[in-house]
Amino acid sequence: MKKLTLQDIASQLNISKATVSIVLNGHGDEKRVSKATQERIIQFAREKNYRANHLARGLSLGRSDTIGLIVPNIGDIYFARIARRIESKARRSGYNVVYSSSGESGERESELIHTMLSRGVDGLIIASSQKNREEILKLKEIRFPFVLIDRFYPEIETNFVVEDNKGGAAQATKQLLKTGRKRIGFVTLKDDLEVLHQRLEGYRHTMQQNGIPVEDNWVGKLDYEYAESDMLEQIRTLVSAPAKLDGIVFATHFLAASGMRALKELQVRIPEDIALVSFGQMSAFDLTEPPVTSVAQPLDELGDRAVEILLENLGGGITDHRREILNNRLEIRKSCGTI
Amino acid sequence: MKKLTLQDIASQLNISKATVSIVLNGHGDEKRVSKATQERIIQFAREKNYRANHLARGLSLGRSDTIGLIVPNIGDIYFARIARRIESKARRSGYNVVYSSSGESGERESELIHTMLSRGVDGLIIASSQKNREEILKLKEIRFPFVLIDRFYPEIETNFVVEDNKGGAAQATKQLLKTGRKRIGFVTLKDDLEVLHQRLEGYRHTMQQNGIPVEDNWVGKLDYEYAESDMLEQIRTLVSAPAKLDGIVFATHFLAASGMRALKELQVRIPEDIALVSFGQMSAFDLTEPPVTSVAQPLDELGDRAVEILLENLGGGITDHRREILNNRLEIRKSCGTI
DNA sequence: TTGAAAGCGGTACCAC
DNA sequence: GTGGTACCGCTTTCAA
Repeated sequence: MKKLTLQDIASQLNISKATVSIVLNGHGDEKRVSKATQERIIQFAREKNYRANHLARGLSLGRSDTIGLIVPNIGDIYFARIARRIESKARRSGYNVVYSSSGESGERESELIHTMLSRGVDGLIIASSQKNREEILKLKEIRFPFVLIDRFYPEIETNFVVEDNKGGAAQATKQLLKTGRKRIGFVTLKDDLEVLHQRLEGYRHTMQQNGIPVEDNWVGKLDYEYAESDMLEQIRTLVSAPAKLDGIVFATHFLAASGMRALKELQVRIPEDIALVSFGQMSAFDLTEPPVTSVAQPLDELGDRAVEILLENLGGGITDHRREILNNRLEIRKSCGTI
Repeated sequence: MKKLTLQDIASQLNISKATVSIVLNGHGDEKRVSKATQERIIQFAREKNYRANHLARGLSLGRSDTIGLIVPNIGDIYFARIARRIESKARRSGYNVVYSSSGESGERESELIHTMLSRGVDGLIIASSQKNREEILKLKEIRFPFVLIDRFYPEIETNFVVEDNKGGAAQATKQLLKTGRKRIGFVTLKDDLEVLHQRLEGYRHTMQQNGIPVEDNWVGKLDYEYAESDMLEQIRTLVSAPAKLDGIVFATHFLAASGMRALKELQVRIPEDIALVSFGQMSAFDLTEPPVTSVAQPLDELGDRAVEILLENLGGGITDHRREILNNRLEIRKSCGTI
């Protein structure tokens, strides 16, 4: 069963490819193809279950009604959720979405961008590894429509939709301060990611504002591919002298989860001995013991806005960049202690 | 900045498209293109950062080195993880992966299959909505390479890689029996999904084997889009007379999570009043109170095998179908009670 | 109202 | 060794 082509239809109906194409693309009336011919074509196509070849169509049109989405890791629930949202939203505007993971590698990200371009995507939504400045600049230079999400390059003028990392971390820190903690630490990754810097900055800034000098040993940094044992070590250091923290803000949901594991293993009581807040959520954070206070990230809004902005750009004509910073909301539960 | 094409290179170097194509595809030596020419071409291409157009290439070749992945919902951590695994694995064999969510809709799934085909993917991995028998049959008929994962059509002969749903549910049920429970119920979705049927069957069978007749009101079924309040109602019914269960097996990880929420709200003690086991995991199930006993699904293996089988098929020549059922492992924690 | 033909960017066969 | 060219399947302009 060979795929049916336009030419096949044309031959079998004894009309030209051109007419068939016009009719099947809904331009029949406007191009004054006779009702009868239109009817025959449509009927035949439906009957034979004709499907246009996207490859050929894209090649000819230079357009594919497809947008590409590149994320660091689709296996991370955060990006998976955003991806899903983007997909539904885009679909409602008639766009398909193809996604891929860069694995936090700048090189891979660059490769993916090229693959997607050469596949003829009309636009790109990228949660960048931030190790790929060159390629982003190039995209900008050729005026290819794209929107950065979650991660962006502060010094490059682009469209972006991000959350208020600094503000979120500030909220988290303030909450711990409110419950009477003073020796509050921050656990993050060593990675050079702007979002992490900003979260750290939000924490530092808040501490400073409240007259508490943050000591170097209050901030723990782990490798991206840390083992649970690394976390255990880190936590052990943070809870014992000289740091002797009484509160911790975790920079990501998975850091918070493994941090809790470590705390439990060390038999540190939460929130009595150590209060904690997670930046980012996990679906069971309300079921843990204690339930985890977390900074809820505006996933849906982020996905929606990214698509909206991209579509604006695809429409063409837009020249200035959209730079949106979405608020996140603190979900207060028991882990941060009570006021 | 217009995209550089093969023809551009050819013109600027005063040689033919054909030669450029040959060289850039690494067939220079075999086609006896002079070293000098090869050098010039490669040099030039690198300098100008030439990237072949995948669309054109695919159209011409009828091959794209891409495999398509269709899942019900990429926002579900289960599928997101599998997707990630499939992506890495495929990549190592030189394949790109494009994925999309069907949203459990047979129609959408069918659409996606067609889109992917017309985009020239070389093969397909599908976690089917199971509302799309027709399309799957058609794929089979045209001998298009594909592998079903997680969900399959028992009566259609295809490649598939699934987990042992019946066995997993049996393990879960046995564990509850071991801890002395007798009135064990099962909470699942109304959806007509083979995996769910099999899990239910595994539970029923085990109960029967142990001489405990399962009463109708021991099995709760929720709509796919259930609200937390529906779950609450369901649980309330199951724990009170006449059912008065002392153990529950939840058919999916998210059912287990919201089931726990409901139990907590109803102030039912776990595992004292109700012991529970979840089919499927969530990343924080070890941090909940109590930690949740769950059937660990072989995500990685499933993804890996799917890719391996698909690649075998792409190689061609394979005619008989691979039907693999992977074992899952019970992770015992406190929620199922102690022996 | 319809058809012929060029072109999108590659690949590959066949001459020279 | 290298070049010409047909073709992949579709869109679109122009002519009839």
